[in-house]
Formats: sequence, C-alpha cells, structure tokens
Amino acid sequence: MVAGVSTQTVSRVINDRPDVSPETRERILRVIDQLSYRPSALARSLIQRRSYSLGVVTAGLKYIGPSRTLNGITGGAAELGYALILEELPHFETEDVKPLLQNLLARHVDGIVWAVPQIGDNHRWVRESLREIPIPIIFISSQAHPGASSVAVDNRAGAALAVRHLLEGGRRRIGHISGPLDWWEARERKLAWNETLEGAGAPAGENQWAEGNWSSSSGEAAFEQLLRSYPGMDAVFVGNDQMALSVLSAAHRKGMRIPQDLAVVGFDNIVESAYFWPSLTTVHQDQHELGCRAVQELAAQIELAQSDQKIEPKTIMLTAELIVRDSSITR
Amino acid sequence: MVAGVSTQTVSRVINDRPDVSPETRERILRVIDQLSYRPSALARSLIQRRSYSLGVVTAGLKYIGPSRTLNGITGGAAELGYALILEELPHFETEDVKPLLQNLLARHVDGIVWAVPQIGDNHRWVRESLREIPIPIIFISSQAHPGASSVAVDNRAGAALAVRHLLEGGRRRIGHISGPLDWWEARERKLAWNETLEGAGAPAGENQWAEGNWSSSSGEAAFEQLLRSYPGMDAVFVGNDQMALSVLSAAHRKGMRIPQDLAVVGFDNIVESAYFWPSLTTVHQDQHELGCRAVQELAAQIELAQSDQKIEPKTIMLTAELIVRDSSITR
DNA sequence: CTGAAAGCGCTAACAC
DNA sequence: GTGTTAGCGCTTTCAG
Repeated sequence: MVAGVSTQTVSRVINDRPDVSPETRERILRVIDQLSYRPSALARSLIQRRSYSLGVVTAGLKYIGPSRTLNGITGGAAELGYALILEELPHFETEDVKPLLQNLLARHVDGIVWAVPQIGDNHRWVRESLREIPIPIIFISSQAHPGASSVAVDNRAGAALAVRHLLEGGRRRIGHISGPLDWWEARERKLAWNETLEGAGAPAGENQWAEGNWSSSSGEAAFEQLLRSYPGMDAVFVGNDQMALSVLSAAHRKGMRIPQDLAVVGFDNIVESAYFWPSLTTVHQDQHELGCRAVQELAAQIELAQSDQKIEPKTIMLTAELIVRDSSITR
Repeated sequence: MVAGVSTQTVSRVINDRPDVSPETRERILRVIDQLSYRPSALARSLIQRRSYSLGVVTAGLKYIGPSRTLNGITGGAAELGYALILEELPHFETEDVKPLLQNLLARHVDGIVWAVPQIGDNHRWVRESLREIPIPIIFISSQAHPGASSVAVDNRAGAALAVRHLLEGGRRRIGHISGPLDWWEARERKLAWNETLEGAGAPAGENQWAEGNWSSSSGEAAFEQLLRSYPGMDAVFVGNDQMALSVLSAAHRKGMRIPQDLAVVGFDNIVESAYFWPSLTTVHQDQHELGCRAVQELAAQIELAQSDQKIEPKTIMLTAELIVRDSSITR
C-alpha cells in the first residue's frame, strides 16, 4: 500500500480497532485523507454478511399519510445508522410483490419495513411467502399477521373518542362517512362508530352511513347521499380530514350552519384542518411516530437475529388523540 | 455446482447471454428455482463497478411537496430499473452533507438526485465539493449551479400568470404574501409579482407585501400585517396554498367577502384547494413530473458517463399552470 | 458452448 | 502491533 502498510491495518484503522499503534494510525489516517479514499460499504457488506441497510416498501407517497410515515422511518434509520433502500408500489393494491422483495434481498438488506396499508387482499403474499423471507420484517398499519410484527395506530379507540365526543355534545343522530371499506383502517373506524352508538343504546342503521374513497370529491358525494338517506342528521363522523373538508364546503353551499346544524369530526389531523372554516375537530394520529417505532423495533429484531436468538412477533399499538376545534362545539 | 455446471454458466444464464445451449439453460433455471437461489446484486455491483442504484437526498418529507417529488422519483427509477437509496436531511437548512454524500458513494450509487430545495446557503457545498463527486448528480428546485444539471418549475412564469390574472380581473391593489425569502422559490415568486405589477405601470411598494414561512399560521399573521399596511387591498397573491387557506379563514372571521372584497390566488394546487371555501384559484406545479424528469435525465447522464462521454450540464424548466376557481372570479 | 483462473474491496482468522 | 492467507458471490478473460 501507499502508506507502507497492509490493507489489513487500514481496515483496522477504519473500524477503530484497538490493536494499532497510535503512530501507524496517524500516518494511515493522513494518507486516507490525502487520497480521499473511501471504504466500500458494498465490499464490507459482502464479507460481513450485514449491510446496515433496511428495505422500505411504501405506496401512495403522493398522499401525506404515507409520506409522514416515511419521514419517521428516515429519522429512525438515521439515528440507528441504517441506510434505506426505498421501493414504492405503483398502486396501493399491488399484489405482485415478489420481484420487489427479491430485489431487496438481492441487495442484502438486513430487514424490511412494509409500510403499505392493508387493503383488500394486498397482504395475501404474507401468508404465502413470509416464511421464505430470511430476515426480520415489520408491518405498518396492518392487522397483525401470525408470526410477524406490526406497528399500527389504534383506529378503533381513536374513532370511539370521536363518536363519544359527539354524544357528549348532545348529538343523537350521528352519521358516518367511511373510507373505502377494503381498507382495514376504514373498517376499524366504521366498526368503532357502530359499536359506540350501540353502546349508547342507539344502534346505527344502514341508512346512516355512506362510503367514500378518502378523496374530497368522494366525501362530497357521500355527504349528499347521506343527507338524503338520513334526514335530521345532527352530526357526522368522517373517516378522514380530506373528506371532512368537502363536507364543510358542501354544507356551506347548502346554507347549513356548522356546528349549529351539523357537527363534523374528521380523522388524521392534517395540518390544514386547523384552518378549515370552521376549524375541524379531528382525531390525531402520529404517522411519524409510526415509522420511527417500526424502525426501532426492526433494528432490535435484527440484532437478535444476528446472535441467532429467537424473535418474538410483537404488535405495537399507538394511541390516537381527539383534537377538539370549532366544527363540533356544542350548540 | 449442484446442477453439474460451473458457476460460470449459471452467470451466463442469469444474464441472458446467448452462448448457452437451450438444454443447459433449462436445467439451470430449474435448479435455480428449486433452491430459491438469489443472485447477489451486491457482488455483481462490486465487480461490474455499476450498482444500478441512485442516491436520493431529500428533506421535509412531512410536507406534501417533497413527497410528491419523491413519488415521481420512485416512479422514474422503477421504470428505468434503478434501485433508490434514500437519505433525508434532518432540516431543510442542513449544511453538513459530507457524511451523507460519503455514505452514498460508499454504497456505489451510479448517480445522485439532490431533491432539497435551495434555501439560504444550504447549497454551498456544491461550489466547494461538486468536483469531488465522481458520478453524475442532478438538482431539483434549485438555481442552476455552474457545471451541474437541474430540473425546476418556472416559478417566475407561474407567478406572473397569477398576477396577470388578477390584473385582468380588474384588480388594481394587489398585495403579496411571500414564502420565506431565504427560499429561492419564494424569491422567484415575489420577483414575478413585483415585475408584473411594474409592467402594468403600478410598481409595488414595500407596504404591499409581507413574509410568511409557508405555514398556515404564518400566513395568517402576514395577512393581518398586510391588512394594516396596505388598506384598500383588493387582491392578494399568496406564495403557497397553505398560507392562502389561512387568508380565506381569517377573511371569513373578519366578515370580508371573497372574492368580492378580496381576490385570493395561491400557489401549488394542493388537492384540498379545490374544496376550500371558496375554492382556491392557484398555480399548479407538477412536482411528480419534477422527480420523474430528474431521474430520466440523470439516467441518461449515467449512460454517457459509462461510455466515458462528456456530459453537458442541462437545465430543465417545467411550466406551471394557472387553475382558476372561485376565490378570484371577477366581481 | 463450457470451464478455470483471477479479482472487485473488504475483513476474519491466524501467523509472526 | 502488524502482515498473510482465504474468501464473501459474482463477472471478465481466456482456454478448451
């Protein structure tokens, strides 16, 4: 080598091993700097059989929810010293994930974060081929899969908070606009709405809810339908803030007063919701935390796997929080 | 090898080389499948000195703009067969990017997409160490750096569209709420506002604008200030939709009618803006396209670099589009 | 058409 | 403390 040393010693310096004399270390560091030498993480991964990288599979980055989760993932990974290899599914419902998984494995990621919400049967591959994946994997915003770990927000409890808040405000005819029911999260929220009304002795009928697809425009359509099927409705729990926004907007056009004639509660707490007119009561879910926790748990599992210990599947539930604003204050 | 062939022949099969007999190929493919063998992209990258991966540096994924751009990047990369190694700066203004760059280079990425908007002096490192980066790099939403390629939306032209639209609607006292002026994009938009007014023979005074920081709350504060400093204002061009939203909201509370008393135009065309009350006129910029084009251009440069050809720095400008809605219709 | 040898850049294991 | 040897999993080159 240029510095008159073996590549071995250089390796020792780079990895901060103790068994190098201070002078040698000094000299090597100088030469390294001079040559602007860069150790190859690739070669190292190859021999160490450890890449210090995680595969992240996401979908729908054009929406704010998945992005915030990814934001949490990058934060967690940076903190723990992992690099991220990012894959985005072309659609939420994409079922053919084999090639993508193979690609991640081919690049020797140490673990995988599956940050695609559970929709329809888009998690079917898990049942079929989870056992073929030789590294730890963690799911975000999905039902617990047997044998796999997951992190999710407790949508049930969050939605229940919203409905109870409306009940406590004296509302009795509480409608619901759900997200698309092939989404697990949408089903959870709707279920909680149903249960809570039932618990209050006022079970909901089929005419009291309508289905949207999370988009504002679908929310508007669902609201129109609901106004027809459930006259006298005095409150509505909407599956997300974007649909709730269009409810506010449509209500204005119809001359309904909010919250006097109709109380509205959303879900997500998107940043804009505080500035809707009126400001929107909503359920806050910390999507950033979701990503962060997932990475932490995954990293822990990777450590265990490295030392050949058994990893216990773990289900982590984050709690959601009710944010009361003007759209639901009591008359 | 198990199939009674050398690793060599296997390599040829995997890489679809022509010089293998059909029977041998058949047999090898069968064995590969059976052993669920996975070629290592890592080892291949090492020897080929080509990883088919791109480094992506972003910031602010918790906001929708950067995420949409990333969405475009993943799309473009998937199409071209590149994997992505994602890094997110902890802050927009982060200046210490050396370690992060080293990390990408250590992982042998073939090129880098720098998707961090230009703010303050956070692109200073470019002047200092661009030449030390031995691979193609492309900048998104930044001024052109000498010797480097970039892709950006023409904020100037877009903002001019907005202001001309207000002028054509008969508005004469047009204020501006800018984004934070250490942002290049904010400066461009403000500049266009100024120029356009000047071109109309009504140069703007210092009392006719206020600075926000993109957030709704800052927009509200700026609006309050502007109402005081520029009484009689009949229109306002706001630097982004989130701030415009809070202008709508604050105007309601003050009993101002929009657009009769005040026309409002935003910038970005976030999905919610069509459902604001009233719906928001805004300038649409295609952030997805931004990411997509950047990857395409970068991939082209990588191909050139592979064949040792000289790469010409290129500046790509995307045009923005005015979306007219209710918040600005003529009285 | 197929195989053998060499080596990408690194580190584990063992000398000295 | 430091050097030597071997090898991670692949592809390139050159023989057969």
